[in-house]
Amino acid sequence: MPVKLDFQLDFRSGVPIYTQIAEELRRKIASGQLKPGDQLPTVRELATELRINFNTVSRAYRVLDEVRLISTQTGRGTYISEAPTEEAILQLKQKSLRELAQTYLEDAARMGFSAQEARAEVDRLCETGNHTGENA
Amino acid sequence: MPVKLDFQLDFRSGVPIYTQIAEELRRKIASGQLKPGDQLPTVRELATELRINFNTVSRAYRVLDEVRLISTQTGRGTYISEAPTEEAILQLKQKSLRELAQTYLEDAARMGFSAQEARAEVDRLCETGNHTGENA
DNA sequence: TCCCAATTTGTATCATTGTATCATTGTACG
DNA sequence: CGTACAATGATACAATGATACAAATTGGGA
Repeated sequence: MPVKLDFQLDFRSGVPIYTQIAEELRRKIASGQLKPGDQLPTVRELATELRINFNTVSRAYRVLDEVRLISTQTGRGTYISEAPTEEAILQLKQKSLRELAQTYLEDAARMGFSAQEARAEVDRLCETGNHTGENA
Repeated sequence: MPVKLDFQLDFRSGVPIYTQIAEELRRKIASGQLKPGDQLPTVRELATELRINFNTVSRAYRVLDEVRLISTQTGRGTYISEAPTEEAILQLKQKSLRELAQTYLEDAARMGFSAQEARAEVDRLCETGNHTGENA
């Protein structure tokens, strides 16, 4: 069940509502009132409570999602992010580029591709610039 | 008994969960880790393991069922299709190789390497013939 | 062996949740 | 005034979840 968020908006301050919401959540996360894994109210719930449009809440959530403080997932809800995802990055960093490349060639080989084919595929991707992961 | 499928979901990637599951299965089929006749976990088993709703697994299975890669039958279970056409396999493999290469470049990028550096490393390995996997 | 009820398995339908797109409002600036 | 822009709202939509259902299997008991 989502955590309870009670805070007030100041409609006259000139500070955008979505900013006020984002800042308030930031404070609660920083202070530990909100912990990793906690589920935030749905955009509609919080919007109703604050008597605003749920798109405004959605925008506030998006701001925090972009800096990885929370994680929003369509159909699932919004959650405080788990402790820094540095772990995965650390694991990656512990591997050398050589090992990474080796693993790639091995995986390709398991699928029946020759090293040359695997190499050609990397070439192709490098040239089309399709490696930047803009699908994420 | 159903085969064991162990893989991770990325809830933050923006890629729908059902797509992630379908793609992962595609890879395993392409690489031969899953063979014709193999029984996949039931929608509920896999859903429990991945901590998602079984309808999401069902949707992933449906995607693959529609292209005849697997066969789902109410009351019986889900199985890898017998003898998919060579053409289908070829397409699968091409797609999988591209994804594999893309993942490699992305991982390398996260480690701070440019696409060109990653490409060069593959070239080096190809030339020294060090890709045969003696490092395990 | 046969029957039937319980169980297991996937499916259909709808509710829930966040997102994308565009319209509306308000305000600053010329 | 009128334009331009940001903030907010309305609406339609995609992904996921909850629930009830249908089809196949299973296992006793007659």
